[in-house]
Amino acid sequence: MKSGREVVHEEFRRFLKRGDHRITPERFEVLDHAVDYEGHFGADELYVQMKSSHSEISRATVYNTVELLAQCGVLSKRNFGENKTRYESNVGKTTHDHLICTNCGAIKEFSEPKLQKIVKQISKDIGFEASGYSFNIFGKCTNPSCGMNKENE
Amino acid sequence: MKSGREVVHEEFRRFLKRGDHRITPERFEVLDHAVDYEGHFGADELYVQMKSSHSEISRATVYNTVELLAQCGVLSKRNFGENKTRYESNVGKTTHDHLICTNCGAIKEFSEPKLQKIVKQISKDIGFEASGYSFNIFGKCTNPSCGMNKENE
DNA sequence: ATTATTGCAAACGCTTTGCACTCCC
DNA sequence: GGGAGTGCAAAGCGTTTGCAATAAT
Repeated sequence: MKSGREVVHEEFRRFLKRGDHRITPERFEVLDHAVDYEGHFGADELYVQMKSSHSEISRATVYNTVELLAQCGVLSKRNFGENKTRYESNVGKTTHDHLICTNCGAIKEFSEPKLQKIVKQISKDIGFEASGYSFNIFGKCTNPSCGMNKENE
Repeated sequence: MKSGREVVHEEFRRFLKRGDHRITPERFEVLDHAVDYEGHFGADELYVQMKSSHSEISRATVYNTVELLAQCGVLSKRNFGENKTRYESNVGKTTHDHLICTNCGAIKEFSEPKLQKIVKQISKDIGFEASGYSFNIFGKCTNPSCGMNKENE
């Protein structure tokens, strides 16, 4: 039986061949660090994390590769309104969207199957081939420790 | 009877007083240019446009003011996944979201009242005071001229 | 008078680019 | 061998910041 790691490698390899991209060790090294990363990360954060684990991959390659991984479907590309691109591993996860606390920065996930249907319906109505969507809810979380820091300032 | 312009000025003035912000001519100059701007704009684009119409307002003030206008509700703050903040006048418009063509950059609008209900329901379920949401559909528009440029490259 | 606001320029953070070198195909 | 991919450093872009001058309260 194949490990999850092997399955993802295979998936990425097939994606690369399909698109006439070359199979390089650098790309798989980025893949491994990306799927191991806990939570959401920016390309630069991943680069820094890799560097600190003594990886030699360059910043440019990390940026290029996470983009390929997003196209491939291994990663999701997100934007939480902070003017930076964030990624998140899809391995072992189901479709979900996010609630973002504008007070403490906490991010919670939720699933809402209706959204897919809405996307389909609207695309059909308007004349649009949808390839994806992004849905974020902004607000204040009810976590008792939310905003603590601010109140003490 | 009051003109639309006067109404918005009044609205902004009330907002400023309520929040203990000062009433300055610069803020109203930015307001005027912002609501006159056709379509979506970045703070910097607005600054450049103002500069070219011989306005003397500084970049910093434009950035500060569009943020206040968004808080006030005169503008909507958007993010179409390009790592830059975009604004859009709400004057004379109803709630809507966007379809973004990843091929030619076209942006179409749609209204879907179900989204508000979904936001409420999810916030209630998860324990979250929602203040807003962002919903974008990405894909390819069926405009016959879409992607023309690319195909000729 | 007090202090928020302004203008300017410099710095910032994330991302992209140009170019020479490398190594996958 | 040809050309995509890599590494590096520099540049790019939107945005924020520090500070002295200005003006609203």
